[in-house]
Amino acid sequence: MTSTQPTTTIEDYLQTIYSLQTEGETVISARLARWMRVTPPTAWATVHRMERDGLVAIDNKKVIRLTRRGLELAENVARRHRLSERFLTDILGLGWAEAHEEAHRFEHGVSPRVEERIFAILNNPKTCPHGSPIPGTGAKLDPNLVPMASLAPGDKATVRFISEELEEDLELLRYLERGNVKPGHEIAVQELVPSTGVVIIETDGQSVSLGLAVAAKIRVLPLQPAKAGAAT
Amino acid sequence: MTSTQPTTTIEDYLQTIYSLQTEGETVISARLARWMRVTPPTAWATVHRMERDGLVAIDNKKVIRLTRRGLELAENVARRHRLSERFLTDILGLGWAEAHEEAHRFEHGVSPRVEERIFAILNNPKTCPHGSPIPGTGAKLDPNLVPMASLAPGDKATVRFISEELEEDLELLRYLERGNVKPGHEIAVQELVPSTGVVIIETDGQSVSLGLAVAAKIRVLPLQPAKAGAAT
DNA sequence: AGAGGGTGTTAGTGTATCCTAACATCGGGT
DNA sequence: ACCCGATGTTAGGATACACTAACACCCTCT
Repeated sequence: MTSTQPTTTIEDYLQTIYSLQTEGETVISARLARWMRVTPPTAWATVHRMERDGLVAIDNKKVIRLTRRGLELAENVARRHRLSERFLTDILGLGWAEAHEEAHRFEHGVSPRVEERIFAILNNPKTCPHGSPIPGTGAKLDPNLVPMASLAPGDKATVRFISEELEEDLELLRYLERGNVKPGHEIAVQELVPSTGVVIIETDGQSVSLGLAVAAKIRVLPLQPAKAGAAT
Repeated sequence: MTSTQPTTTIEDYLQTIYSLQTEGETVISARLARWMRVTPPTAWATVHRMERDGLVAIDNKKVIRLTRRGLELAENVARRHRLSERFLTDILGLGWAEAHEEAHRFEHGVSPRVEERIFAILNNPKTCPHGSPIPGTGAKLDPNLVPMASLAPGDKATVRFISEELEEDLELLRYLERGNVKPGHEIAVQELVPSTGVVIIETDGQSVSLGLAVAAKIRVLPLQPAKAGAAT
C-alpha cells in the first residue's frame, strides 16, 4: 500500500523539500539532513523510502525532486502549515517569531475539516505571516520581488517575503520582528558593502544590521519613485 | 532518560487510562487493547514500557494504575483534549459529535503556549462539550449525578455527562446529538424496563430510545420537584 | 470434572526512525 | 599527483509499535 497517510516525519520532509524547491534551491540529501537535524544516513534512508513510495524522484546527479503525488501531498502540508501560522498569530495572538515553530507542531493536528474551518475564519488568507503564499489560494510569489541583498544604498522597498529557511532560526526571527523587518514594512538601505558582508537598513526610524546571506533570503518589492532620494 | 516527552501513543494510553480510572472502571491490559484498537500483546508491551518508565504501576491482580507522574501527564493530556473539544465546537464550529474524534488528533499539536491561549479565548471553560471536567480548573464531576439507567419512569433530570467511553462511537454521538441528549438538556423517562434492556426518554418533545448499557454511562442530575408530576 | 472464555505472556516478525563507524566518490585546489 | 572536504552509502545497532501464533491461567458454568 503506497496510499497510506504519510507519517509526521514524511510530512516534514515533504514540506522541507517543497520549500527548498519552491525557493529555487537544489535539494540533495545532505542538505535535507541538516534541515531535519538528523544524520546523513538517516536522511538518506528516509528519502529512499520516499522514493520507494513514489513521493520523490532522485536523478543521476542525486538531486531530489517531488513527483506529482509528492507535490500534491507537500502542497497540502504547506497549506496547513502556513494556515496554522496565520491562525496562531491572528486568532490566538502568538508572536510573529514564534508562529513558525508552533505551527510546525500544530499543523499535524489539523484535519481537512479543521483546515477548512480555519481557512474560513481567517477570511481566506493568501499568505502566511512571513509572506509565503498559501497553496490552494492561487497566490504566487510576486515575480517583481528581489532579494534585499541586491538593493543599492539609498534604495527603498517594501518587505514581502522571509524565506522559510530563515524561519528555522527563532532568534533571527525575533531580531527581525524587533527591527520591523516583516512583510508590509518599508525599508531603506543605508549601507551595503559586499566586502563587509553586512547590510544596514532603516525601518520605521530604527537601524537594523543584517548579514548578506540573510538579506539574500528576504525578498522585497523596490519602490520605483524613490530612485534618487537620499539627501540630508 | 525517563524524562523524555511521551510519544503520541503513550499520550493516548495515558488519556485512556485516566478516563477509565476517573470514571471508576478497573483498568486492565485487555480492556486497553480493545480501547486502543490494538491486539493484546501490543497493549501488554506498551503498558509494560509505561511501567518501566514510571508512568503506571501494575498490581498483582494485573490492575493498572497511574503513578503520580503518570497522573500528572495524563491530566495534562486530558486537559488539552477537553479544551480542544471545546475549542473545536465553540470557536471553529465543528459538530458536537465530531469534536471528540477531531480533538483526538488536534490535541497532540497543542503546546503549552497554545493551550494557554485557547483557554483564555474560551474564557476559562470548566468542562468539555460532553460534560467531562477540564483538569486544572478545579472542576469535579458533581457527586449528585446518577446514571440515567438508574432513573424510574416519570423521572425528570438534566443531562450532565456523557462518558468518554461512549465518545468513541461516532454514530452513537450523532444519535445522541439528534436526540438532544447533551449536557444541559432536560429529559423525562418515559419507559424503563430492565428486562427489555431499553430506556425510552423524552427530550424537547421527541422520543429517544437507548440501550441500558449506554444509559448507564450517561449521568444526569435528577430534578427533585418533578417527583410526582405526570398527568394528562 | 471438563469445556470455554477472557486474560496474560512469550516468541518471532516487520516497519519506521534514529545513531555511529567506515568506506566510497568526486571535484577541486596545491 | 595527492590530499581534502562534502556527499553518498553500507553495515550494524537501538527503540517504539504493531501483528500472528501459541501457550499458560483462572474462573465459571455445566
